[in-house]
Amino acid sequence: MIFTTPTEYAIRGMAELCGRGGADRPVMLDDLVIGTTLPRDFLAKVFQRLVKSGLLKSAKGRGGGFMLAKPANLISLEEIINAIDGPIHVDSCVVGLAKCNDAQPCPQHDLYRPVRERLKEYLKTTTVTDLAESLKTKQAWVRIVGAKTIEKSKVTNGAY
Amino acid sequence: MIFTTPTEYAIRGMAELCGRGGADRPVMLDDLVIGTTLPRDFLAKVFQRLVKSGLLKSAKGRGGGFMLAKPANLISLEEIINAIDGPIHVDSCVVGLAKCNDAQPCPQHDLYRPVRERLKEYLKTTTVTDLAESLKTKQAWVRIVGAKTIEKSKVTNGAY
DNA sequence: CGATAAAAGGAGTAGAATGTCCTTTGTTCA
DNA sequence: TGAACAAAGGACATTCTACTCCTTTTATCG
Repeated sequence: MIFTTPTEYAIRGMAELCGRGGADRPVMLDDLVIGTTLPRDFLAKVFQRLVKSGLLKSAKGRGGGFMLAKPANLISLEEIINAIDGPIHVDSCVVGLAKCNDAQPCPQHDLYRPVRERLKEYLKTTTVTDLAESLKTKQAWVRIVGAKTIEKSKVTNGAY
Repeated sequence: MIFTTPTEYAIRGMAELCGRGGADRPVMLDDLVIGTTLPRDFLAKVFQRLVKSGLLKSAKGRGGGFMLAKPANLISLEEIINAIDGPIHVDSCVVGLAKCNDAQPCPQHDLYRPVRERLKEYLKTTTVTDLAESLKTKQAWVRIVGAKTIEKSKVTNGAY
């Protein structure tokens, strides 16, 4: 995994939220996590940060919950990552050779640049809309193939 | 960082080893870590695994140390990563949507494929030779620019 | 042989990451 | 107004990561 666990939850949570109508109306956390493996209370913390970052809006009390702060197609993966991990993360060099950055490049830095640029572009252009769509397609697929294959696929858990 | 810390140390350690003659003769850990920030004892554990994986050879006793088990230009980043983190790591989906792999793709998986392929190619084609070269170039550069700028660059620590 | 040298391996530690629980705050509805 | 409801926030528990230290094994040299 490229991101931290909180960021992964943020991404999955946003996707679920959008898929469950969170673009239009508040969705409760208790509803959001049904049928997922998302840890409710931990996700609550993550969502708090997304609220503070302006990607989500929250409403307390009856009829409350979380909803997207702007249209799903205007929220990119990059924004979600920045909100949780901070912007440094993606820019960091794969190789991990110390004391090397854009201002003070090393050859590896330049070799890795095309990879990094492509990754950044992907993160910039992929939006919550895309994620929700992916989720929907996959859920349909899972429904067709059935539970046995899924159980079997758990062997490759971690390799998504 | 894309890798785990042990893998980062493995990569840096291999680069240092190669740069200090480890392609031709054994180099002691105590010598290897001089002038680096590599944690000696922890790196020892990491190197043990590289020995077991067949990327390094070790020799005990006087005149002992570690050396590359094969020519530096035949040891790729991919092999080092596989030796420490295991092969699953790079294949894992950026997005972290559960239950999705090459056999059971989801749309995101396909969108991310070009990025992943490029990354894999980079990891396959970059060798310890390249790393050692990078290290040498950077060290020369550091010598020219001097200590003050390096101190300053610590602000961006983590963003290499 | 024995002294020294170096990696191998086991065991333990500190701190961070992850996850849970409980109380507080604010909102809505009857 | 007050009862229920849902997020906010604090405090805690647990697990994992990143080290460190110490002993053991193996090799070399005098």
